[in-house]
Amino acid sequence: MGQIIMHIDVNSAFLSWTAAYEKQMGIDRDIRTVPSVIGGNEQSRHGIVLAKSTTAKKFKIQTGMSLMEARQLCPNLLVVPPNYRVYVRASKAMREYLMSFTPDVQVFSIDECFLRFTDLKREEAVELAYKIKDTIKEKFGYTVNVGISDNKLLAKQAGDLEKPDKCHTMFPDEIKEKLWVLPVEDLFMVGRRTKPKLNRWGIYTIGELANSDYYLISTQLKSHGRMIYNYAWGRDCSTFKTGEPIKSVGNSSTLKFNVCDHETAHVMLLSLTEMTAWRLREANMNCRVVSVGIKDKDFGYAAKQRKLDFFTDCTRDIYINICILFDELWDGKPIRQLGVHVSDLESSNIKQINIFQDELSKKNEILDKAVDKIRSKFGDESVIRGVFANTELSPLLGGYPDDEYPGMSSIL
DNA sequence: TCTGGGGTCCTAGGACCC
DNA sequence: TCTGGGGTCCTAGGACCC
Repeated sequence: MGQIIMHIDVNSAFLSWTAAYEKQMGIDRDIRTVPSVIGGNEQSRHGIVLAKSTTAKKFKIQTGMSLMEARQLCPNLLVVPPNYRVYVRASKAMREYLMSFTPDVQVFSIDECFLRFTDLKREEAVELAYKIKDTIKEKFGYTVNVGISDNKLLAKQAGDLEKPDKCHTMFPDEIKEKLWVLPVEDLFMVGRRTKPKLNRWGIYTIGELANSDYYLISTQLKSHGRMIYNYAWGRDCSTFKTGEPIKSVGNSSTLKFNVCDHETAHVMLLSLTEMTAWRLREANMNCRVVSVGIKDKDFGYAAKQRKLDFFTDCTRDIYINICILFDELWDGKPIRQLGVHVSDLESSNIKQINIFQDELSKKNEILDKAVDKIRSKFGDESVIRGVFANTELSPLLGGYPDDEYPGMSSIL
């Protein structure tokens, strides 16, 4: 009786969560039953498909596709805007519920988790998986897939077998029958670049990869090749990780219009830095590497990073360096997207004495903490920098800190 | 007005040191 | 004169995931 791993995956997560939320809000429709997608705002150049309903899928609509393309495939397509706060809440609620079955929960993404059990027989595991799937549906109003095996890779592959609202097993003795028959691109970590390479070598199924020339795969695809070869045999030696510290944080944003001057770019970078630094502080981390990314109007991408002489979580320290890097990197081409990232993180509990820190920087540290407190209590935009006042520019660009949201109604 | 945003991990090449 | 070799650190860039 070895360990049992389950993989829980919310079916069309953003769409399902939106539908469940609308139902709770008393909105009289179910977007799951019509051709619909969750899609960004085209006016602000965020027009892509983030999730699709089962009926939309029948029109060959795919995640990542532009909304224009999607509408060409299905003229009556219903496009619903995303609500990330709902998703963060829903994800958290599901995660907490899953913890009631086992403390060993590994969060894989906003809509996927792994569970570990050490004292279950196969039959008991399957029974429990059905219970988890059905109670989530009952309690939260959306469906999930559950994959069952004895390692994470196989559990995840099992969960992908047939959707939605299904439980599947893929134990090692089922690999030949259930895994090897699948197209090679269905294997975890075989993406759009690797698939054509494998196809060129006559490898079209996972079984063909498993029985291919290991030397060829290993020398041509290096460590990635060795990994997918082992995956094809269902071998996964990764450890089960609960509560791993984060390794980097960042925010990027496609801008409403192309930016062509330093001043506007710097303001956008401040907005991105504020969000990134806030999230860094929320995670109780300091960073030593800062990085800026620029995507130009033709989608060309470049990034520049620098290791600082000290660890910091201070908005000002990060911002100053981001601007220096940006000025060094930017070639003057109109800018479509900007990004700010920090890495080489260390817990702020082991705060080192920073001999490079000046007086202003110390004052800014205190200021950051005060601003964080006010924002947590009264909302994101309760405090904004002067440069953003009376402008159309958003004071906080990019994603969301994944904590509680003030003023939000109790949903899900 | 076709093309988002959050991450992780790996490799390669140059600088620098002994 | 024709070119050591091992190691670490740093930066750029690419592949993959959801």
